Amino acid sequence: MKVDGRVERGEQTRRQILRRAVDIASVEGLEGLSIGRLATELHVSKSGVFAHFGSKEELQLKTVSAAAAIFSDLVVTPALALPDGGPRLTALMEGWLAYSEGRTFPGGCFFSTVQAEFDAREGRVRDLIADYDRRWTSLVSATAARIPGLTEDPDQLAFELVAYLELANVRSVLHADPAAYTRARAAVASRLALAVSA
Amino acid sequence: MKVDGRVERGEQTRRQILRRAVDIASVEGLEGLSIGRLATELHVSKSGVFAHFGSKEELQLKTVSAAAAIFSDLVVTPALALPDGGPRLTALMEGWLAYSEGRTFPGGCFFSTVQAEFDAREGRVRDLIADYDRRWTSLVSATAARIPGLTEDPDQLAFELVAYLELANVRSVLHADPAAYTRARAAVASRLALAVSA
DNA sequence: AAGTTGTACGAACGATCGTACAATTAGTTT
DNA sequence: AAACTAATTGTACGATCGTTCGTACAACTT
Repeated sequence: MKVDGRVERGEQTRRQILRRAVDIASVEGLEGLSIGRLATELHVSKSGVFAHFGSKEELQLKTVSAAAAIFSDLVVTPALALPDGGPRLTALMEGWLAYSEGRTFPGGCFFSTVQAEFDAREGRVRDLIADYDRRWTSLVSATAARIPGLTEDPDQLAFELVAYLELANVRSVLHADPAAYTRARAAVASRLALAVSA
Repeated sequence: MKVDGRVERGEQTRRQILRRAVDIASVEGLEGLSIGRLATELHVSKSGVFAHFGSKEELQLKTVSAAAAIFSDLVVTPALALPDGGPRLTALMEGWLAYSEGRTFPGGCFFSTVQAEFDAREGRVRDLIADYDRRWTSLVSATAARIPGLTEDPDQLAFELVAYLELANVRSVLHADPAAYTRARAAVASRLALAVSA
C-alpha cells in the first residue's frame, strides 16, 4: 500500500488553498472569497484552484468544513479531555474566547461571520453552517446539563453563555476593543455562579 | 417657496431605491447589493440608480443610514416617550425583539448582518456601521444607568442584554426557530430582575 | 518501454460588476 | 415660446466573476 506522490501533492496544495480560504472568508465572507483571488495570492493558476473543487459552492462547503476542523481541534477537543460538567463547560467558554481573541482567523470567529452572511439564504452552504451551529449549541447545552446540582434549563443557560461569546467577538473586531472579552468573561463567570448557587 | 416637482420626484425614487436596498442588504449584505440588480428589480435603468449616489460606496453609506432611520423610528423613538430607567429599557428590549421578530427587514436585523460583514474591513462603511453600534450601545447603557437602585455596572448589564438580542436574531433566522425569541425574552427578564434586586 | 492516471496550466467563454459620458425627457423659469 | 435645469436613459468601457476546454507533464501501472 504505497502512497501516490501525485495525489499526495494534490492534497497538500488543497490544504494550502483551504487554509487561505478560511482566512479570507473570515474577513470577506464566503462570497467575497473568489477563486481568482485565491489563485493570485497562492501563485497558482485559477483553473488549478477551480479543478480542486469543481464549483464555487463546493469550495465554500469545503472551506466551512476546514474551519470547523480547526475550531474543533482548538476548542472542543481540549475541553473533552476534562471532566464532564463544570470544568468542561468552563474550558469550552475559555477555549472559545481564546480562539476568538487570539485571532485564529484574521477576521475573528469564522462562524460568526458566515452565519450572519448565510443565515437568510438558501442552499447547501447555509444548511451546513446551520448544522455546525446546532452541534456547537448541543455540545454546550449537554455539557451544562451535566453540572451537578443544576436546577435551571441547560438550554437556556447555554443560550445566554453563547450570546456573551458571540457579542464579545463582533464587538472586539468591529471596535478593535479587547475590553469586550473582559465583559464576556465576567458575564460567563457570574452567570455560571448563578446557575449552580440557585 | 415652491417645491420643485423634478426634485420631489427624484427624492421619491431615491427613497424607493433605498427601501429596496436595505431589504436586499439585510439578506445578501452590502456587497451582495448590486446596482444592476437594484435597477432590474425596480424597473429603472442602471445608470439612473447610479446617478443618485455617484458610487457604490456612497450607496452603501446611504443604505446604512436609511436602515438606521427605520430602526430608530421603530425602536428608539417609541421608547424615548416612556419614563427614563426601567420602563424605557424594557421598551428598548421589547422594541428590538419585535423589530427583529416582525422581520422589518426580510433578513432579520439589518445591523447584525452588516456588522458581521464589515467588522474586519476598513473604510467609511465600516466606520459608519461601528458608529451606529456605538450609539445603540450607549443608549442602552445610559438608559440602564438611570434605573433607580442599580448597583452594578450599567455597561456590563447593557453588554449582556444586547448579547441576548443579537443571538436571538441570528438563531431565529438561521434555524427558522422562533423559540430563540422566547429564550431572549426570558434572559432579558431574569437579568433585569437580578440587576434591581441585587 | 508503453500506456494510464492525476495535477496543474493557459486561453477563452459569457455574464456581471462598477463607472463614465453624451443624449433625452420632463418640469421650471424667464 | 425659449432658455435652463434636474432626473433619467442608452451605450460603452475595462475588470472580474465562475466555468469550460485542450494540453503539458510528472508519477504510477503494466
